Amino acid sequence: MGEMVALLIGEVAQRAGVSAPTIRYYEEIGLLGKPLRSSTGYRRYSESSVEQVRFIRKAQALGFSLDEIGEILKLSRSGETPCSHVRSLGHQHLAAVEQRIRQLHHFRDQLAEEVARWDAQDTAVTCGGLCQFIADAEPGVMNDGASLQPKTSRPQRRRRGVTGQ
Amino acid sequence: MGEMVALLIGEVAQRAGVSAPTIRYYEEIGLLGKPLRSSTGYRRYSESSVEQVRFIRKAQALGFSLDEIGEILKLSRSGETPCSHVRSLGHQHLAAVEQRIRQLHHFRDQLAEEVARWDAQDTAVTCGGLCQFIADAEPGVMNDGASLQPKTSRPQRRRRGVTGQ
DNA sequence: CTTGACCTTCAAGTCGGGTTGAAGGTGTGT
DNA sequence: ACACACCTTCAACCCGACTTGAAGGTCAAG
Repeated sequence: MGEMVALLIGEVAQRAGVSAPTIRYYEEIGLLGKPLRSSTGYRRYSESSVEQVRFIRKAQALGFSLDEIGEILKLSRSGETPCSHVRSLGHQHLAAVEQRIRQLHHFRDQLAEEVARWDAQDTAVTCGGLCQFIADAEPGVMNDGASLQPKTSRPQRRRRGVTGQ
Repeated sequence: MGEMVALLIGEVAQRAGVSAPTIRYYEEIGLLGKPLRSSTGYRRYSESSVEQVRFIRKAQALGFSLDEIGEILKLSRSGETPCSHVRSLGHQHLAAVEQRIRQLHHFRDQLAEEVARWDAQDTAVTCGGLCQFIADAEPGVMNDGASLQPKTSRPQRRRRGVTGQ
């Protein structure tokens, strides 16, 4: 096997399947420790760094956010066993994914019903001032929180005349 | 019939279930036309404005982006019948949602398998330098594009000669 | 010596769909 | 007269996970 040939950031990036700026970004937010530097300032990585980046990508692929991955890594560095924490997070993610699937199923059923109704109608007849397809959509389609992109919360504010709490 | 009592923005917001800044935002990006103003500059809306905002929310709930809704509204204002366009978009969205459901199903199966394996193991034994749970995760879990957040693409770049290792 | 593919840092931009804040004017109930 | 909830504009900020750009230094090949 070869010498202790330290890897440049681009080589680590290539092996781990990410871009070089991504690795710097991971370092910046504390996911990766600061690597040794050559005399000219180049980052020098070992093979294990590649594994660490792959670890991050795997955890990401399992649905963990970078924040959560940071938690896990911090726990593991502090000597604690993060596995029980990871296990707990795993169950949480599983539940979240299953709920999301249920939401999407419901959403798909609603949308499929609407689209089927659209297909069954005559275009020329149904187009009024706006598109009647959408205007007439079932109220049940709304407020299910299952659109393609996750939404940010939109808290309501009190109004004059409305006795809120 | 009732008076022509124009609505203030907050009343429209309340009736449509959005915030007042959201309505101004919709106006700003061209989803809503510019309303009449009172002598002191207040926006004055009609009941139909409430319907228009509800239309937007419905379309959003059906998975349309604000850009797409803008297209639909523009088409409808230009006298074209947007319905066939809407129908086409509806089918596209339906296909996208179904694909996403398939991805999530696959993802859930992988994750469930992992988590089940985690549960079957002894925590004290499996925790090495990092969390073995994630480090040992099945390669199949990765690269399925089914994580909770959608990812952006990451194009590869050519490298200088790959010398040694 | 020059080319140019690599590396460095820092800053800013991207995406969507808004929210939040400051500074100031308006309308109304008491 | 005063309080206070509403309205106005404009600009900046938020989320996550990066990407992109500028300006400059380094290294190996030709």
